[in-house]
Amino acid sequence: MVHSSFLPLGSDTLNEQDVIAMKTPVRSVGRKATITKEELFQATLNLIGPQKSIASLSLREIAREAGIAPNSFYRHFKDIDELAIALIDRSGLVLRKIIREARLQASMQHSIIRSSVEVFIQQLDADEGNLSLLLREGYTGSTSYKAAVDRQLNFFQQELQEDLIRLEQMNDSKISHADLVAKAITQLVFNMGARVIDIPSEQRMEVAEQTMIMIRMILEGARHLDEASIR
Amino acid sequence: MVHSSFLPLGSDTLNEQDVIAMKTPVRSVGRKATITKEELFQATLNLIGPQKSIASLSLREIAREAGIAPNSFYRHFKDIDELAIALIDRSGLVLRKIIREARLQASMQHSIIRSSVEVFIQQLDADEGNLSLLLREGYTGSTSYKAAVDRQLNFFQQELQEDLIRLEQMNDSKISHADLVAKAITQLVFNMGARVIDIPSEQRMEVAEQTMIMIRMILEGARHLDEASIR
DNA sequence: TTAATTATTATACATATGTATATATATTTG
DNA sequence: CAAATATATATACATATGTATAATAATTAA
Repeated sequence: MVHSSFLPLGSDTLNEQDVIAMKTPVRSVGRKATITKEELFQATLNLIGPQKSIASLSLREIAREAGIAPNSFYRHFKDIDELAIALIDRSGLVLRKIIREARLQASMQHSIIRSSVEVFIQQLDADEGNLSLLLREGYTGSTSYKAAVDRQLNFFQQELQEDLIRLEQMNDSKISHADLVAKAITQLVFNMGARVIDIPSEQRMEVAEQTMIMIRMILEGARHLDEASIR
Repeated sequence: MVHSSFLPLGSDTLNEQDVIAMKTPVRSVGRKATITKEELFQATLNLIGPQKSIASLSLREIAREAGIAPNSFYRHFKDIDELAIALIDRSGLVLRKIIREARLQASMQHSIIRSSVEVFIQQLDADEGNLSLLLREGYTGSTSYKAAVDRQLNFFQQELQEDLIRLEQMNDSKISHADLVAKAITQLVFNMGARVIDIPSEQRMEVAEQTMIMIRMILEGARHLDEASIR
């Protein structure tokens, strides 16, 4: 059973989606529910895995895992799709927390790549369920699933881009196409994450090392691209 | 309704998996079946799409689409998983055909990147179903699905690596980590493919251009990486 | 053409699903 | 504490699924 240490992120960074995902305990009138949305999230996370996507889950299955009657589900979500999207957004929070941690661990300039990748993998272990969900559902599921995941990837990419620009300025070098560099790195890191989920921890680090070399290639390439395109 | 122009590839490149996927019309004794495996493949391809993965299909659904009784399915496949894997392998053939076309179109040295990417996208249009299947099922589904997709990605990566080495030798330059370069490019191209499936054709070319720049970054970076890691 | 063989279909059934309706239970408000 | 109210459950039902068994139809071989 996986349980995620819950994350009190600064609400300044939360957008509308995040609020939806977190305002569960808030209830204006009536009584406090004995079943929380969080419990349904957890039940869902327990059920899905590398083998099972959200789309393959049934309402009754989730209710069973959560220990509630099937119909109680409706008090919290219209259907599974609604739960899925809320869960994806919730996972986005986890992701951004990772980025923040990576940024803290990487106060030094050049190690930002290494620490980003390493923290990414390390978090994959600690908080499975959440992150793997995000990585997986981006490629399957309904259009709205993909859109939800895409939203989260864009956060990652955007913050990375800002970091890159800041880093290069400090370094007195300049990269061309900072947006594409950020995009490429994001794709590679997430791809790594998706592949790394299934394999044992020992082999993960090897994949991580490879990814870091790839990222270094992209950065180095971006620095030399102007000259290269001229000649 | 999608129908793929069928591909008589040289059997020299076919492995065991491919043979399984293609030997449908062969029947040693008895009568010619009125239902072919190919028809079941087609029915499946008709049903799945950006929204629906193989895992979400039911046996009866496929039988209905193929216009046969549910039980007739069993004459050809043990279950849906067996069909799925055969279908993935079959899609691998389509993929390798694309690579071969790209190689033909790219007799010139430097345009190999451009033509590879362009042909990839172009084929995505002509032969949807097949390729999108391959791109999608790599991230969801059972372990065996992923393994089947991985097999196909490795073909791509391997042939690309050989091309890269040959190309660099002709160019008198040398890249380090040719394997990682091939791997990174493969990841980026397939990622592009997965994202490009849903969007309209006009926007595809823009994504393609971006991907080509990313690839150029990697190549350029790989050339400079030795010096970079020294300083 | 007829017999043998094999693929396809019909029928059936146990099981699982989503959800409507009615009932019971817990919490809050008065 | 009691009434009000929101929430959780029980029961029920129409529908869909995978698959077993028996019957039918089509093709091949004689």
